[in-house]
Amino acid sequence: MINEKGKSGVQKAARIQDVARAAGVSTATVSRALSSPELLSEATRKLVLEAIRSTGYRANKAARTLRTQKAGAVLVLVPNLGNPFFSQILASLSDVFMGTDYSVLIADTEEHPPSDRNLIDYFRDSRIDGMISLDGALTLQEMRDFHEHGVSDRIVFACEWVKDSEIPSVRSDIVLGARLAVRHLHELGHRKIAHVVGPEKNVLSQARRQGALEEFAALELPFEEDWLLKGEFSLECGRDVALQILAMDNRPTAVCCSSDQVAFGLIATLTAEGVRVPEDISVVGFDDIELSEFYVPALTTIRQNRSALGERAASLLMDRITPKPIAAAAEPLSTEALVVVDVELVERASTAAPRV
Amino acid sequence: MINEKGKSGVQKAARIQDVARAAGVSTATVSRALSSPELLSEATRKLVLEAIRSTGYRANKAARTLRTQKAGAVLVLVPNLGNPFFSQILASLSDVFMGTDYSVLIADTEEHPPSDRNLIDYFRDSRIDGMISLDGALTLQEMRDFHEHGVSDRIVFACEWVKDSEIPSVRSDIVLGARLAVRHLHELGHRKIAHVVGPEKNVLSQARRQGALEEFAALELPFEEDWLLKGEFSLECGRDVALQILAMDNRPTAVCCSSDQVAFGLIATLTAEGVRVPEDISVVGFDDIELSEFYVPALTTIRQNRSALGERAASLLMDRITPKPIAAAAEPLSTEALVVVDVELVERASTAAPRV
DNA sequence: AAATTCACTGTAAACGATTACATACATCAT
DNA sequence: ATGATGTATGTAATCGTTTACAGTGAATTT
Repeated sequence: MINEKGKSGVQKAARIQDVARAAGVSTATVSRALSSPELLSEATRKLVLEAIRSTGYRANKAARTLRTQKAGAVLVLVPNLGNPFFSQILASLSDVFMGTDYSVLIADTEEHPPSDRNLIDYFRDSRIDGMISLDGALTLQEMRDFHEHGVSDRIVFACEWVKDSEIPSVRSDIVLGARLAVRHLHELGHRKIAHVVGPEKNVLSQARRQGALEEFAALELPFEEDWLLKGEFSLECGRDVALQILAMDNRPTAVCCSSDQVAFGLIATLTAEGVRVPEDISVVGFDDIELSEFYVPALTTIRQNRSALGERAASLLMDRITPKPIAAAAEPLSTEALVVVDVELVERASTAAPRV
Repeated sequence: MINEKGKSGVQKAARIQDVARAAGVSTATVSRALSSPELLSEATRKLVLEAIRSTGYRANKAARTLRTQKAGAVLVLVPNLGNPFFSQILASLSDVFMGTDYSVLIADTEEHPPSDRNLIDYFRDSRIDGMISLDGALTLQEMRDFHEHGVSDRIVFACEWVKDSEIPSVRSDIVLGARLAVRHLHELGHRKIAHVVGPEKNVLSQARRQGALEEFAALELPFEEDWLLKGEFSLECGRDVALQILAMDNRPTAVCCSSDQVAFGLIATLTAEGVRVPEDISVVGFDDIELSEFYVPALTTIRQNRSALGERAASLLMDRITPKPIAAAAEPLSTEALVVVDVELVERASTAAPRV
């Protein structure tokens, strides 16, 4: 019988003491049966395991955390949960941790900036063992806090990152992505190429801008400052950019966007105003979220390998926060501090040769 | 000085004992300064608060959880984190909990079905105090487990729900939504209306089907069994449905979809095959995710009030799991077990009168 | 003046695990 | 037979809080 439930109330959960009694051993032995079974004799181990089964015992996580000083949880910091790109990364992260002993906590930094929430406290009150930040907008103060409290080796960045920080990060080859986009448009015959970049201080914006400039230089295309449009990563930004472009005397024939969302906003607005994509203007996105394939027109975009980003980030973090056997303890932390994931151009229907 | 950090190592975090010593009081007093300050004299309270500040003390959550038997965390069960509809609900949920003492844990049921993961264990090992499930596909066994372990009053459903369960739920008025969609198309002059419903066992599918039938009956439209298309909620499903429709001899002039995603997949595929939306076929979505406004054509859809769903679910759960003053303890649990959130038709460009 | 009440504060026992250390017994070499 | 070594288990301290209970003066009542 698994449960000896009385008809009236809910029985209390079995504690390690109950299991010990049931098996006729000490609590130490029960604990060992779970954490280091190789220490026990075959017979005792079986006995204990059976007692665990029959009592329905489950180790209390709070007690374990208190004693071992390991929280068994990680925090994922997401700039905007509503954004499909991030939520899909989160999905991939959560998938990896599912198979482990770590729970996944989330915090959305959209409404409350990270500083609101004293990230460091998550570590200090032993709620988490590590953190993956998809948000590169952490303040210097926070970075300093992490350092001072000795948790900076329990953090990794994914997708975004903080410049000049030695905290490891997993990221797409953004510069290459930007170059591929420009190159593609150039090959189609475009010479008047606009660029939508995100917020000035965002590392991704900078990397993309750099990539674009590099490729312009390589192609010996003059770079038109007017066609560098500032915005961010949202649908609304795409709409605003469309309006700016529509108002131009000298319109570009193609636009590279900072995200697929921007591309959608852009295309929707252009189309509504009678400008056809790709016939009148070609548009390239960035990210390749699931929907891009099913947009009208299907979006040509730079694919970020979301599952790779998630998986690499998760394993990188776990590597760093799971206790090593003593032999390895002295070794330096994880090999690489920078993991760059490949991007690729996905050609679909939103780009075409410019009209002559 | 906040921290007395030595140059070499990381100082240990201050414990309550350290604060007590610094303030010259007992640990009980420190604890009270935080949890029930009204018990302390003005002077002592100030003293302790200052000591807390100067030591940088933060209460250890594991210890507190162990002692109080409250985890200070809730679990959100999401059917598919990559789906913008769910992730946006999650965003709204996380937003509400942000202001509280609860952390938010997530689990994606996409890859690992809930049964994989012994949900009940989250409760039993005191990792969580409550759960919000966006997934209505819980097994009977799980529901029974919840009951037997006395946690069924610490769970609420949002969006989806389990039929014939007395666990409270927050949901949109799905039946009405389905009726609004049909009514809208009927008013435009459509008589040949197809319906894409989700999986047969999904409660939402059933509710939508019911709504559609009700409205057909009210409008005295004959219901064509051929035009009830089975699928689920994904982009791919939309594509498949499009192919089915294209293969029909007697094509419907309008389609109600089970989600916006399905509508996108449908429209993209129809368009690619030269069938125009809305000129040849009108399409209505369901959900009104952010992107729908920026699709081409902008999607006519049934709006679910995502933030309301999230907020109501979060407060419903918190009501039930936060300890009441003794007076209220005997009262029955939260008033309503079923919160229905309004839906509304959002007319955009994917629907039009059928061609004559 | 003694008894009672009140407003604070302290003492110490939980909460439920893990694990350093001690112990017991069997095995083996000397 | 003795000591050494190893294997398997038990004892009890510990992690860092909260809180029931007890205590202490001062204020108030009788």
